[in-house]
Amino acid sequence: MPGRGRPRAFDRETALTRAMVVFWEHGYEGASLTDLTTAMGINSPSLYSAFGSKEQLFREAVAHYGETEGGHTEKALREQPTARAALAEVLRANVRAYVDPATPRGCMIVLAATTYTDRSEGVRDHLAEMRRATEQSFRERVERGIAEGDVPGSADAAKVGAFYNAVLQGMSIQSRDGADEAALSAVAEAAVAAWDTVTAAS
Amino acid sequence: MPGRGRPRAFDRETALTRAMVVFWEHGYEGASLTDLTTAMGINSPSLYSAFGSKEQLFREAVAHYGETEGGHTEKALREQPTARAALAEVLRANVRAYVDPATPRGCMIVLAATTYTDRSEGVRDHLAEMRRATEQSFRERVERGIAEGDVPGSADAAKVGAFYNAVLQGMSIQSRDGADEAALSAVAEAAVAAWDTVTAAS
DNA sequence: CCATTTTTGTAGTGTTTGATACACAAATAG
DNA sequence: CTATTTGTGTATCAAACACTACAAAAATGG
Repeated sequence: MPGRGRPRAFDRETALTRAMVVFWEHGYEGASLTDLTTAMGINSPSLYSAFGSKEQLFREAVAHYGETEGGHTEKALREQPTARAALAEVLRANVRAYVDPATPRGCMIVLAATTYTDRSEGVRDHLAEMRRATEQSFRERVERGIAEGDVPGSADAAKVGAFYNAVLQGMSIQSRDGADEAALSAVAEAAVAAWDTVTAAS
Repeated sequence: MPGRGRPRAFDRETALTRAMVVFWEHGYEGASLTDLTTAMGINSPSLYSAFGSKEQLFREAVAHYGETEGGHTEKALREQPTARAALAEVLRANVRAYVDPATPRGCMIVLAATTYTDRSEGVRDHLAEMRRATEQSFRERVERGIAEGDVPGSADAAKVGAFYNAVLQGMSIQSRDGADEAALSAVAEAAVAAWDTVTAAS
């Protein structure tokens, strides 16, 4: 039972994916409604009727990004047998994602709203919270490694999480600045190689 | 001989410094002319007469930032006796700068224009070039270390430069997201501790 | 003094922004 | 069929944007 009135002439999820790409590439404020409606193939009243506002559309696009792109990170943290293997796979999977020619360079969560205007405060805070959540999930994976014995008990899990989060965020910027896969891999492997010293007591 | 006409009623460098802080905090597009003129204590015709345009003002502000804040990085690279000590001091000096309550958090070059609109393409490319230049200066310091014997000859200078640049860029984002000095120092010290593995042959 | 030069404050310019009013189109309910 | 409900396209809205025309103000040169 698809409701009573006139049916929607576009696919909501396809339009959302296209909006996600525009926000990913230009950021929240850098993406104009004209950019969005053109990419989505609809007019602004349809956008507002289906998504509410530019900010709500952005939040849905971020959630959609988390479910698709972010899934690789969560999967690696969940499925790899050790904390070291998990964080190594997170870095390597993101290198592959960052240079994928089918999508914009780097991580949307990192790049879509670093600076802030008064009118985009809510959006910025939301992304900052998501970045902190990523770091927290890194930290929890290290704590799990300590509990399971594959990470030294003297390791500082918060420090390890912050370190790998910083490397990953830096890789986002470098890939947006044009770094190729070899350069990003070199950074990732340097961070992987540093595992023993980073997890040592400080 | 201060020229013939009516003298300028404001100090050009003071106004430039205030504009720099606004751009540092809000980014190029996030800083409106109203924000700028309010902070600088002048009206828009004075701004245009003294600086030409918003983009030219931004470029002057970036140059001013490089001469003041960026000076610490260049000084460390120049004056520290070894490549390791130089990059360690770069990270530590930037931790101190990033949490200085007198200025916005993080690095202006990293945060002022990560995303791009069509109308700010020139500005974004300019900052990307400056970020690459920082990485290049890291790389050159490592190459000097190899030449002077304090870095293993088998080290990949480009990889080392990219790695420390990524860590520093990630620290900018984390400090903008509210990380305190202890958290940033932990990241910096983790990267410093990784020196031997990062400079080892790969 | 007067002429010239440059800066200042007021008050705009045209354009782009995010968001809508409204009439028409296309579906279902009865 | 008619009534109701919902989506679409056109044509726009007010506000904010970067920028500037213009005349009064404040300095120097002769």
